[in-house]
Amino acid sequence: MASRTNPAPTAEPTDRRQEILNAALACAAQAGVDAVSIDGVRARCGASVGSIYHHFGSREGVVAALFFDIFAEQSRSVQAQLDAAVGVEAGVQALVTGYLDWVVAQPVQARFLFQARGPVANGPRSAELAEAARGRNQALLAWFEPHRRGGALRDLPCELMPSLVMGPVQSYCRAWLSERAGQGGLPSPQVYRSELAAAAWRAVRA
Amino acid sequence: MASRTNPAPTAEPTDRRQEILNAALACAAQAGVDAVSIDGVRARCGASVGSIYHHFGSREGVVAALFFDIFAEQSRSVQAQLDAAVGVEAGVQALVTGYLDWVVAQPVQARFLFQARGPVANGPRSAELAEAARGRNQALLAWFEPHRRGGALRDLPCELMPSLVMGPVQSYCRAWLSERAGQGGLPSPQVYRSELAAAAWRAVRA
Amino acid sequence: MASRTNPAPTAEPTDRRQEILNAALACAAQAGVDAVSIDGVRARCGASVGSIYHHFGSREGVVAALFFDIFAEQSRSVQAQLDAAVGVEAGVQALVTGYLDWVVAQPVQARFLFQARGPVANGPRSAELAEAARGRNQALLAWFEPHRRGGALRDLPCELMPSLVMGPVQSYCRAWLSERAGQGGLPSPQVYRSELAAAAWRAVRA
Amino acid sequence: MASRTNPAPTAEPTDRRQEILNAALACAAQAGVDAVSIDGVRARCGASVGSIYHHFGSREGVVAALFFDIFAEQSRSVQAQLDAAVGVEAGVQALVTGYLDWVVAQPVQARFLFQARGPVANGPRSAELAEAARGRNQALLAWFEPHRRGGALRDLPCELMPSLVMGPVQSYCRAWLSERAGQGGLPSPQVYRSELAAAAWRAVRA
DNA sequence: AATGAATGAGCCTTCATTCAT
DNA sequence: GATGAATGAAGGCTCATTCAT
Repeated sequence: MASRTNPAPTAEPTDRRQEILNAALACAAQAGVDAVSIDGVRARCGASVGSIYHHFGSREGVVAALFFDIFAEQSRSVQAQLDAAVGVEAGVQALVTGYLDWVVAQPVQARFLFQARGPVANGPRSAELAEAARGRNQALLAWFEPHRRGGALRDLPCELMPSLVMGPVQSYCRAWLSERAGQGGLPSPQVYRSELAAAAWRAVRA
Repeated sequence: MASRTNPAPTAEPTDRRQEILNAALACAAQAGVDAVSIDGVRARCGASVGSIYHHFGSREGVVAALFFDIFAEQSRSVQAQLDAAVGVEAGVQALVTGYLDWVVAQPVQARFLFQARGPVANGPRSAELAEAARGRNQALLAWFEPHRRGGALRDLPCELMPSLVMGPVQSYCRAWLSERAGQGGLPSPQVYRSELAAAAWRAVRA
Repeated sequence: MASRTNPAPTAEPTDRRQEILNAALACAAQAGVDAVSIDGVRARCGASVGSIYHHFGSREGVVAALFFDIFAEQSRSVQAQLDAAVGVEAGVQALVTGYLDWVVAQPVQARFLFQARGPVANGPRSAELAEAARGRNQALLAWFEPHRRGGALRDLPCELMPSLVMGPVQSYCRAWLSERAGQGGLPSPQVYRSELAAAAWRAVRA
Repeated sequence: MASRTNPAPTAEPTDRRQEILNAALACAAQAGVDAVSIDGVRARCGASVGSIYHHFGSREGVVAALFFDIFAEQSRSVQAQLDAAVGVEAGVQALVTGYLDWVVAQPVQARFLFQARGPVANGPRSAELAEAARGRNQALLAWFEPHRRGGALRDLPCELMPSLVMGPVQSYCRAWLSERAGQGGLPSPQVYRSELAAAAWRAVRA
């Protein structure tokens, strides 16, 4: 929708689309996904109501676009660690630490992903979300498959794998993120980085 | 707020309070927690706007009351299986299967619990929620403690225990519940009941 | 919805419902039915947005309620002249003059009826409108029937009767009303009162 | 505004102007004149927003242009039957049947004419509309004049003539058109073609 | 002639909440 | 305990229109 080739040498380098998404994320960070309102977004970036609708079609469209952008970025981040890993054990651990490191590095985005999944899943782009999630799981399983066949991994139902590997780390990260600037809250996931990685390996090794 | 010792001289045995909560749950089941509105509730049960406010004080009050009711019921359900378990391993597995069985038996309530946690945690009863969650975790840890000291359990940080034990089953149940009456969806958690229980044990045994 | 028994001895005797309808008519008179907006109505009577919705459910609801009120009043007005008429010829003429007199006496309402019919007919109360229109036609035909059988009226298809009797007077009144405070406009229908009445009789007499 | 002598070196033979008007008519046919929006038109034909403004200047301009086009076409159609008629009676009847035949042949356009008259009459081209209407009436009266002077026609006020002659057929056609693809609706005007023509003659003959 | 991004006023509607009865 | 009329802030969305390219 919006294309711009090297637009201004001075100030506004980012295009409207991205400005709007940034503003939406800022709204969500402050008061939750439900607080992402057209007017709130409009107030943060300079965009007009009409411009937001021109680019995203609806409030839902803004949230969904942001969700998919962040989702993809997170996937890339995890994939990078996975690609760098050598061996089964390191691979399994990379999935955990790749996820954990990204959450710690981008807590705002991570919180948004948790919060926005429901709304997106129930919205008009639910099929797209299902497809993206399926794709990610397939990639994970495809990576596992040779090792499982080679006997390095326990023979578990493939529907269970994601939950067994990622369940604990997601559970902990979710709890950590859900605390509002906690004083007496949970320690950073970084503290348990190796424990969580090790637990994932124990869960699936032969 | 509402107590009734003389249940009604005439017909209706159920009290208003419960009718309202039932209606609220029905609203949430249909379109998510955010769709629980005073007017939506009013339309489902016969209660008037004023009556709802009389009993619960606010919309948030309705959601929170429902949340705590369900939360307590779920805790009771899990506790019952835990109480019946003999030995460490059986105990750990009871936590998983107790949770899993309740989710399968009460999927509507389970979905509500997932959805409403955020709103309740950010509302005026957040302290109460934190306390309830802490209490449940403490109970779990207290149950574990003697076995850990006895060497039957791995020496893990206690902040991690809940995620290691319950993370996978919660992850799977959440995924299962989030599918809207799926045709090609995930199998019932029951299918993986013993796998999930066994995995929990592997995660924490010495 | 709104009941009020002898509320105030001094000023506001009319209830909210009627105040809202009056305001809506005033809006329509000034700038057409399409200009009946919730906010315009709210500004004219003191009612709040919520109050309007409480009574009428939607903007469409306000317009429809006003339409049906005026429609009924017009029917009553015509019926009164018809009841007073003696003989076939006088009856046919009473239909025309009854209508014409009402239009001249209530031009604002008459204009509204012309303008709002389309929207109401395409809205959710279209069935009700069809029924009301059918009822009025049936009443007219039922009144004609004995005279037609008695040979005083030409044997015409009953679907055509309303158009033959009322078509000309409606056509003229519509043209007259559609002129905005005309200087060089059409003369008042009153000028052609007897001509139009006579024409109606010529159109259907045996 | 748009003239084209060199219709296009490549493919598309129809010009933009007409495509836009066709799209506008389609919008109106589906949901009424008020539903003719720039964006709706844009979505139907391929034209861009700017292109529509280039050709018609405003939304009102599109509606008005379409109205005058159709109005002129209808006039031509009626005039053709009138020209072919021989004698007073045939002439009067030709006015009715010419109108009726056109409505039946072009119901979509006819409905648009009924719906759009108000908006156009209140818009910036109202004078033009008044002139067109006056012109048509003058033509009709001019055609009548010699016959009236010759005593073949009743001596009626000329303001009344259009309503007396065309009122019934317009009334019936309007009612017929306003039914949405009716199942139990009114019969086609064709069914009463000769009745309506005869009635018009009875209304004005000496 | 054409394009489409941007604008912002204006609209309808929902909703939590209050309060007199 | 219960009722429902009234309130008004807030939100989503449509739409005609402008303008730089």
